[in-house]
Amino acid sequence: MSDSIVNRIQRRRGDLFAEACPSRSVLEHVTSRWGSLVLILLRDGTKRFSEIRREIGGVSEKMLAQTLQALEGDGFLTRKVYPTVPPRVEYTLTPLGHDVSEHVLVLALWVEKNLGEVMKRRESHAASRKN
Amino acid sequence: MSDSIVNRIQRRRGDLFAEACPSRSVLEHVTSRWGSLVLILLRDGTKRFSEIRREIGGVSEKMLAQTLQALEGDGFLTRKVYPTVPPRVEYTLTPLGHDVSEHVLVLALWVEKNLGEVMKRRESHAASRKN
DNA sequence: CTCCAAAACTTACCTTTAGTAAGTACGTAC
DNA sequence: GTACGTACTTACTAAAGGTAAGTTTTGGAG
Repeated sequence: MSDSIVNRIQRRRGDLFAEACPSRSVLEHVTSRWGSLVLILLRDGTKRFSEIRREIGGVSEKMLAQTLQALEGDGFLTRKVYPTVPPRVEYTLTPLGHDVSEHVLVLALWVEKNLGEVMKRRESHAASRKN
Repeated sequence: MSDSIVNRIQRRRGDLFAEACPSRSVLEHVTSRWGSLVLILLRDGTKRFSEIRREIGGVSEKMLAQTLQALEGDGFLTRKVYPTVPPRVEYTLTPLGHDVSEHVLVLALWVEKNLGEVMKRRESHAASRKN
């Protein structure tokens, strides 16, 4: 059972250009609006729910919970609950999560660094549309 | 006017963790469901609308047009119209677009390569929730 | 000569997802 | 005893995404 047909299929590479390939949902989780920021943030180490919420400007509790569940489901992070009152839940990147987050970080840094350049082009593009 | 306050602010790095920072919309454009695939596809060279549509499984014309407009507006690609009948419109990466697309590609390749690993974890996570 | 196909969109409509705000449980501090 | 903090979930609304059909013009099939 450790080498079933299902296993072998799943070991095959994904193809993002194929409509039904599940790799698309994985990419969506890691590049989603809040998913990418969570992955980057957790590179600093374990953090609890409320910490993450405070550090990511503009996330709602609902979306953060949803995002964390998706990333946990894909095995990018682990969730540890301490049954105290008030509750305490800690999130930590797995090795797999640490691995993707590095690529997400590189992309994010590129965007931050090149924001000025992009904004210039946005303006000249908007201006050219007014003619 | 080439060094106004606005210019100087815009040359500053973006901050993705700040709620109102426009870098967020840039990252969203390049990592959007169809945006990332378009950027990767155009690394092969100039392509026309219908070619892109055919090569990306599942895009609708509406979403593709919208995606291309966003990427053009940010200066990641150029649009060239040939006023023939039927119309012919070609899309080409700019140097800036080629630059981001590289990072998007690395991330996409990681996801494709590690799909099997992620799917395994999805299943064991789903199983653990059933208890 | 008429009808259809093709390309790159746009528009109207419907569905799914995201966002907002309020609710919950429980113990501790004031 | 009233309010507070944590980590959520739920109900509702707003926004985004998806589907399907319409548009324009002309070369080619029949």
